[in-house]
Amino acid sequence: MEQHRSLQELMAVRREKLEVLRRMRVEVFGGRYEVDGSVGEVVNGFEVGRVVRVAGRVTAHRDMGKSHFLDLWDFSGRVQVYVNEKEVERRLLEVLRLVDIGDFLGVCGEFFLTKTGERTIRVKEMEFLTKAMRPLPDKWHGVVDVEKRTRQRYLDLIANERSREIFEKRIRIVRLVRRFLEERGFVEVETPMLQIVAGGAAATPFRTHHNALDVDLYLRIAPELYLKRLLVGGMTKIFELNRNFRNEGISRRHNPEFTMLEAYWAFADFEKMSELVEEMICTVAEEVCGGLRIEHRSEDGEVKRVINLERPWRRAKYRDLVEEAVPGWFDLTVEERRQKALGMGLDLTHCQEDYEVTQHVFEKLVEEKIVDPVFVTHCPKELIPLAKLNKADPSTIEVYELIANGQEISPGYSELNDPDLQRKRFEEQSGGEKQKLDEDFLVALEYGMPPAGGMGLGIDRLVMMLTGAETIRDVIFFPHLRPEGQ
RNA sequence: GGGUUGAUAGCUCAAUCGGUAGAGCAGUGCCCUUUUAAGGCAUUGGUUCUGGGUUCGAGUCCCAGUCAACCCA
Repeated sequence: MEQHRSLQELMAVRREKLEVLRRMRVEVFGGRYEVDGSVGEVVNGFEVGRVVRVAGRVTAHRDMGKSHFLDLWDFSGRVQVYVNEKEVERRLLEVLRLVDIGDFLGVCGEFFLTKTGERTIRVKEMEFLTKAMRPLPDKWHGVVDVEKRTRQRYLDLIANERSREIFEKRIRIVRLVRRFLEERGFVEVETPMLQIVAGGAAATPFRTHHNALDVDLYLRIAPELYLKRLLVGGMTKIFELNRNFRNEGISRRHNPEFTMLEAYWAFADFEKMSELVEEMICTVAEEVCGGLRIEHRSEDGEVKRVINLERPWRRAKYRDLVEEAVPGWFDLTVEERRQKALGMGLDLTHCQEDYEVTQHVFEKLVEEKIVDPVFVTHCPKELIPLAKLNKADPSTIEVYELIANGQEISPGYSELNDPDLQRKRFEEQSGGEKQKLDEDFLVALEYGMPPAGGMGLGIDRLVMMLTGAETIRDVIFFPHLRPEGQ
């Protein structure tokens, strides 16, 4: 990469300017600079004649000979600054000649309106704050290359407005989710990321080792079993919003580390949790998207999908949805179901059990086709060992699976708190395999965990739904890519 | 893991049948006192992802590899 001569030449030009600036005793990589706020804040406080101090990256330089217009930019916005040769000291002009696009400047001056009505700062003083040694991407086309946009996210953020908007929304969504729960009396807690037994979900964990204790540890695949211990400990409304890790494939919807909200509410049940999540998502959507009709647009601005979040959201039984997609499905024998699924072109190589075949049909023919949110209830008990059985139909469990935008967004359970039944369900799930049980968790249950509702919410997927991002890597600052080989 | 497609200047993209690798922006020099994708004139810049092969000649064809995207598992 460093061998490209033309890049080296561009960098050499900047390095030379750096040397000239140093000879002029300019502190090129400056320090503290008092500003009146971010660029966006300062420009929003516009008032003709007001003297302001602001700092930012130079993203454009329109040189008119005796007058110059520069754009100063940061994540919050851009502001135009104006330098008139007659109005400033010669030294400032000498420094200005050495400013490249990409450099950081601090300026002080008075606000005025240009002929075309643009709010502009008439520069009196200017301070060099940082020189960019490398050229920035094209000011108009930005960075398009997907690989570059993720490996060098900072360039993507500088160059691409759409990307900035998505991450701005993500930041607001996370803040609003926290605020929503806190306003309802939930407290945020932190539980181990390094776990002796990776429990709370069925997934392959990342493995690591603690040297001092000489024990193998796993990065958590879910915080569930620790949060429940806190219910045992007397906490009644808790949540954790942080990263989970799963050592599995990377896809449009999967990143090895992803952000998950889990909340537990003592003496509630899955239905109460479904109402909570429904209200939470609507509250967030109204604030972030300005309404409950979420429009997903393609690059050229065309609406390609609308998600309607108007309440109440549909609630439907798992069995009915499968039956809707494949009439007569449950009248077939186990073998007939397998044949039928194969006949529909589904790959069943990873489906051993009958319920897995049905689940595969559910994922492909129901889940992926759902756009507006649906709470799927009465799921088969084999899918989730941590939820209470349905009293009226013990082959199903007291859960909801919230599906929207073609993917699972949030599960919620009436949490199983019978320690003997919990042990049995764990053992059934491991299916004879020597999967380790979290015995400490079972001990905690034996001390008594209050009945409770619990829910999870995939934050990355929520952000995808509310921003219309097509892939998870567009909503994670630094998604995982294979390192570039050398 | 399998299939398909892609990788050309700092960035965004061209290059017809295998025949001198080009443009815009950025950069450099000059002109210009309200521009905003500023403008005008001139100009620099290339290991065409890497390594082999075919050929008089390869960005283009073949083989292997790297990375990525999409689809499938």
